Amino acid sequence: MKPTHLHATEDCRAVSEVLQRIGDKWSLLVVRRLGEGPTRFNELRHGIGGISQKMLTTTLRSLERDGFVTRTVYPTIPPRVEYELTDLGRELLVPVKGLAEWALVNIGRIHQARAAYDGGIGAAA
Amino acid sequence: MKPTHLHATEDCRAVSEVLQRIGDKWSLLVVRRLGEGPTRFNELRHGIGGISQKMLTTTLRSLERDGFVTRTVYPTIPPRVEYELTDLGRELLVPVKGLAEWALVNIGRIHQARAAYDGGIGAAA
DNA sequence: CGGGATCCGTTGGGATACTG
DNA sequence: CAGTATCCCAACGGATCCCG
Repeated sequence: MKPTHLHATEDCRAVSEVLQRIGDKWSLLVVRRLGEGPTRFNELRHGIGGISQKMLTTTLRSLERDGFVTRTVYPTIPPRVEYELTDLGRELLVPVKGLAEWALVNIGRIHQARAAYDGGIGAAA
Repeated sequence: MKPTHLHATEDCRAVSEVLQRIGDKWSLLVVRRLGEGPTRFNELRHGIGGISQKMLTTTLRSLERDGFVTRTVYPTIPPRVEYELTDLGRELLVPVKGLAEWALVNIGRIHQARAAYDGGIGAAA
């Protein structure tokens, strides 16, 4: 399969769909953290920092629904729930890391462009 | 620079920031279309399809602000405005294409997982 | 401990009307 | 043609309370 073209609009919709899925506020942070191994709920919560319980639950449910993570409940007292990446989740990390490297290298350029743009707006007034 | 670790939380925030930026509903579609060459406003509008005028303007302004596209106004009657990718914008397309390929290959798996999850919910009731 | 339910402010995004 | 301005609704996301 040669991706020589991959220019069709429908294709791009699929990409856009995936991007919006993992491009929300927390998914990527959660996936990255889970990349280090199985993790419990509050472990995730504190490991990420700044995420509310509701959003962590929502994010995990979505990731589970899309087959990126598994949820394992140990019916002990108190309950213990562990989240872990599936194969799909781990595979996702590969292209994401490519984008991650790019982002790290170029985030400065983006911020510069942004500052220049905002400054230009002010100067124009 | 060996990206051996790239595991710091701050790093991931940068990635998350870029991802949310291009992960919105239209940015990627616009960038992809602009990858084919300089394009006028309504040309983009019809070429993408489904995007409102407001969102196209908003998306283009954001992309311009972040240095991904340039906006060129030809002061003719009627006015003619062309949008074009910057070097930064073209470079962005590289890692994005990696993710794009992954998405195209695996979107089916995601949809399957989703259907299975939703079905399981219903069956559990 | 790991959530579910609810309330509420913020943001995203579409439709429409108007302008240079 | 290429926007801007406005309205309005839906989704996102945080805070809080409650429950097994």
